[in-house]
Amino acid sequence: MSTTQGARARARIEVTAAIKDEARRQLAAEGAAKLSLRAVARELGMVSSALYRYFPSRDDLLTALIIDAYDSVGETAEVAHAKVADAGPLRRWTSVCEAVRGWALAHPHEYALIHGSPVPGYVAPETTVPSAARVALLLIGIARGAHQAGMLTEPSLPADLHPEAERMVEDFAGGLPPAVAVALVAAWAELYGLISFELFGQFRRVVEDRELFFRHAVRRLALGVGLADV
Amino acid sequence: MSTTQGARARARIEVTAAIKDEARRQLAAEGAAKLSLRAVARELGMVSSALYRYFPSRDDLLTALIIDAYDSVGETAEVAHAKVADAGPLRRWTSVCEAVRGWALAHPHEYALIHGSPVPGYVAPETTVPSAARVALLLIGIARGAHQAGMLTEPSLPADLHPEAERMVEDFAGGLPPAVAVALVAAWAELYGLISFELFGQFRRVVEDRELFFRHAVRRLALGVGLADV
DNA sequence: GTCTATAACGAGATAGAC
DNA sequence: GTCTATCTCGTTATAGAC
Repeated sequence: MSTTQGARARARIEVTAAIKDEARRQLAAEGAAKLSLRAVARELGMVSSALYRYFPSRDDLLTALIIDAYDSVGETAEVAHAKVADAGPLRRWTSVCEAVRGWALAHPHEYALIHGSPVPGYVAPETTVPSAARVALLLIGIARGAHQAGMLTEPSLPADLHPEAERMVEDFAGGLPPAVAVALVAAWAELYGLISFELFGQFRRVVEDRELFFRHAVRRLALGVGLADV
Repeated sequence: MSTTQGARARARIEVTAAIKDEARRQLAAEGAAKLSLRAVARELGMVSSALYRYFPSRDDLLTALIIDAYDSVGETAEVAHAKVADAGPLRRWTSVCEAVRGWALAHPHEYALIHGSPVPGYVAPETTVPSAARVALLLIGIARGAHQAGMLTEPSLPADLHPEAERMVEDFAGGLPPAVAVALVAAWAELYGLISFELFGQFRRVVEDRELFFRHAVRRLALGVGLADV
């Protein structure tokens, strides 16, 4: 009986994975806007109504793909960070950023899903937030570590941004100076600007040696946040 | 005879504009991936084959929309820049950046068309390049002006990036120090990272006072390029 | 020459009866 | 779960109005 349940559970996991794999293939071929439960079912030799036992709607399938993508890049970044956990803040920062870029280049369609245009008619539910935050939390952790080690020189902050900065510290950047929280959020967004421009073709005829350029750019981002140059 | 030609030409311009307007409406509603010539024709009370007199293919219609979007944001930025042409480099930089952000917030779907995920199966032709470059040329011009006025402090540049930097100067940043060219390209990409994150919802529960945050962030971008703080 | 309309193609999606 | 009848799409050929 427990064997039966185990087998059933295993089958369910396998079918769920097969559905997501096929959906990812269609994501690459047609884009998120055209993702259709029917087409996924057809490709898997199932009937469309059978899919609803695994995903209650197309949007739920999309949400699962989005969470998977965030978790995939998040884990890639965490692994890269763990490998240089003993190094200085700047080295750890660069490792995380390069891991994110590497993941994006290897998974362009999943990157487009989470950092490209919104899918018309789809709104991401709150359940995506924890996965979406993983890379950002890594960057915050690096800054916090540098701060505690006295290796962080606080950037300047205009007076009118103080309330916003205090709120950021309170909400998600506890233990950091307010000016660093603001600089960190900006650097976080700017990092994805660099990656998106490379991935979406904006660097054509503009940047040739993209790896070198990126390494230099994220290093400057780190310096802007206040990470010491060691 | 010239009257007839004038009327024909005028009608052609009007119909072309109506097609693009309707296509833009569909862009907003369904996304670029689902833009359909037939739907545009139907909405305009035309027959689909008639559209081919104005656009030889669906991709050509898309290209026209992309060029229009680039020109729209480019002109907005140029007008904003002209209004502060006498101000210092930092003020001009901020004006251009804020104009781009304002345009993006006012035209989110057109922004997504040019800076969001690539449209599956579509490759932008070279004809989009001049329009796409307008904002970047504005930023280059500001840096050049600052440099000539002695108001630009050169950022640092690692030795291994020198060849790339020299190439950039040669290709599109003539008259600028190589280190500035590299910093400028990075800042240009990072600017769009800030705008995309705001527009695509990544700043939810992260940045509240977005206008203030943005102003501060682009100011820091300018300082990173080397523009003097006046 | 310039335009629009009709009809058709091959491919694919979709709704509903069974 | 299957099948079919009816939609959609981009695109082309053709014929006729202005």
